[in-house]
Amino acid sequence: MALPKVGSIGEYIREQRQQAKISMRQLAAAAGVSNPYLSQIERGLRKPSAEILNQIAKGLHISSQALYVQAGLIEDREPPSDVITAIRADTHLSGRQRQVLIDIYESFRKEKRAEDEQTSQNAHLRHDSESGDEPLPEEYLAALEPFAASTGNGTANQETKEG
Amino acid sequence: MALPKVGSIGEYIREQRQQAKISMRQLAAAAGVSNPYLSQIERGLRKPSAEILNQIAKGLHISSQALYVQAGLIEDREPPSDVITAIRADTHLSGRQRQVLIDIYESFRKEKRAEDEQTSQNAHLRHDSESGDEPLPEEYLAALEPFAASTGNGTANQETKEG
DNA sequence: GCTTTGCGTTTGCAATTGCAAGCACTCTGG
DNA sequence: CCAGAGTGCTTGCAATTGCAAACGCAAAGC
Repeated sequence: MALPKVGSIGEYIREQRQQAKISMRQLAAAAGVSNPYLSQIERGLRKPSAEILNQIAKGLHISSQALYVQAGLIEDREPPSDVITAIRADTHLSGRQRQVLIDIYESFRKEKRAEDEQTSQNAHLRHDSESGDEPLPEEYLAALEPFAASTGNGTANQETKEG
Repeated sequence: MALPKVGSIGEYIREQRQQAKISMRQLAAAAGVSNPYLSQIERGLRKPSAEILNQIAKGLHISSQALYVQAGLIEDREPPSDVITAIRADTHLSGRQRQVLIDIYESFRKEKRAEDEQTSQNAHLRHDSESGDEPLPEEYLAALEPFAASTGNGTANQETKEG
């Protein structure tokens, strides 16, 4: 497992660089790395860190993600059409907020499913085993409290006694 | 301006790990890295390579992209409101649920922003053109009622971020 | 008490990254 | 033919990554 797909990332970089018709030293300067190192990267002799990769992407004016996917560092473009996936990918939320949001969403799904089964008899039997089946524990209610209170510090206790 | 906050990636990982209620050794095993190294990463003493970062993301069951963005390795030019798009596109939600979920999400965004700005004091609250500045009105709390299986005490405290 | 189990952390050490300096080659042009 | 400038490539070497082993600490278990 020495060189899994390191070669492909190097080939990809070289391809992009030649397509842009710039030399190694030019790209190296633009990316802020040394030319010999870039040479080794392009031939798969070195496995560049994410930081370097990101700078190279900038120097090539291509998407960092494209490079990461090529490097096998991102599975594949995860479809953001899914609500849970989108919530998980959102960096503007705290971990606690994320978890609360996901649980609320799943509770909504469950609630809606129950309603649908009451009105129409054929229901989708999508059984997600993502999280627990229980209703929201009280700690999430505590997290929701800032809605009712004033703006400002929503305070959430994360302590758990049960073990 | 190499990296705004290298430590933030470690804090983010630790946050996510504690959110998932797993130990360092568990996550380390799941991610295929050593526990001491994970410890150093979480405290910002080491700068993990993209490969390690990707494995940690897998071990945490979170999006690799989220982690890369936190690490400052991907520009955050991704549409930050993918969550809203996903919610709107979800056919398994009722219209009311959809609206509530979106409002909660936006409140979380606002809350988080306030928290982040509280740390750095020179911050103005600029009001969005989208919705008001108020927290969620009580009608949304009513919508959240199904969660209230057990009415817990409201005491909540922000997670400890002591060194 | 005192051993075990689990937690996060600290400590050397092999392996790797990433670079400065230099190498080999080709093309221009004097 | 020999400078000069362009290309990509090889070579030591400091700095860093990432890990195995060991540490200190707290909570059970005997």
